[in-house]
Amino acid sequence: MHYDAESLPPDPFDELLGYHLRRLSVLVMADLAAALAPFGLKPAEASVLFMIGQGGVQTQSDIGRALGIQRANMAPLIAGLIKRGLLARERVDGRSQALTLSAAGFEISRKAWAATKAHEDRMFGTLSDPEREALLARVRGLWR
Amino acid sequence: MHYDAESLPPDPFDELLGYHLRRLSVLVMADLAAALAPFGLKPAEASVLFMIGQGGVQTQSDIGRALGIQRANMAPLIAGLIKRGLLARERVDGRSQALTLSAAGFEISRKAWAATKAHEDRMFGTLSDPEREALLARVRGLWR
DNA sequence: TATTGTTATACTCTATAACTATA
DNA sequence: TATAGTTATAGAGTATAACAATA
Repeated sequence: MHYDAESLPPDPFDELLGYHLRRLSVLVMADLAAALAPFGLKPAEASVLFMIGQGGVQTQSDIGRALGIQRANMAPLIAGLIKRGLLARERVDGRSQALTLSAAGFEISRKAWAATKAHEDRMFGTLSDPEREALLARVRGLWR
Repeated sequence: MHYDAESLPPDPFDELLGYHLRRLSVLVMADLAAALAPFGLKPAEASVLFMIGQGGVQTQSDIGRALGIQRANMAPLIAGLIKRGLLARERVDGRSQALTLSAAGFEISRKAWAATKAHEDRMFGTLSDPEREALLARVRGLWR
């Protein structure tokens, strides 16, 4: 067929920030998943452990809201971590329970945190500290 | 249980660039999907149209490699676009066929491109042009 | 031998709806 | 009425394996 090339740029993806964000995110997630696999943790599970490790009274609904995970998907995730002895529940009221790390859960979250930091250095270590900090602030600001 | 809070930072996610990249990417993809839905296109389908619109001889394997989509998943994607009359095949050799945009495919990809650009402005318009360009270059460089 | 295109299939992640128990 | 937690389920998106046809 015939068409005028004016309407689409010669390399459309070069100007699409969303496209490059996605490609980078996929790459980063794959590396993170591999970094956490030795501990039997998926990224979402590690995130939950990190969240609970912050301390304070947090129900699984609170955590789901903070991490963008729906209640329906939190249920089996939390149940799995409890079954593995990494989390425990503490009664808040009749319908809510605060989640706390067990000793084993604390230990594994420490190791997972170290692995996550190493992963981040692997992914972003080519940037200088100020560049990395600026990128973090920018990306954080764009969604939050 | 009891533990020393030293080993995990008070707000662990504040320093995790990968986490914020993912949250932003999810947000951006959702907005893009909504922006393309009126044309009956998913982001991956629009990407394929943009790719073909660049011109040059491109097989579906070429496009899959460039976009990070596996051959097995390209097959039904391309078949759908052909069935809708947006793409046509041209023989290259016995096992490869170059993909070209039909007139309808060109028209819809023009509209999808305009919608994509509007979407990008919606997502990233709060940044100044130099900031946006710097972010694009940085993110692109980190995965490519 | 390697590559293209295809089919079938499985797995993960995410979304929706409905239900209970409680506030 | 609204919320917490659960269950079941459906839909994307993506991954692997195998195959025929061709290079």
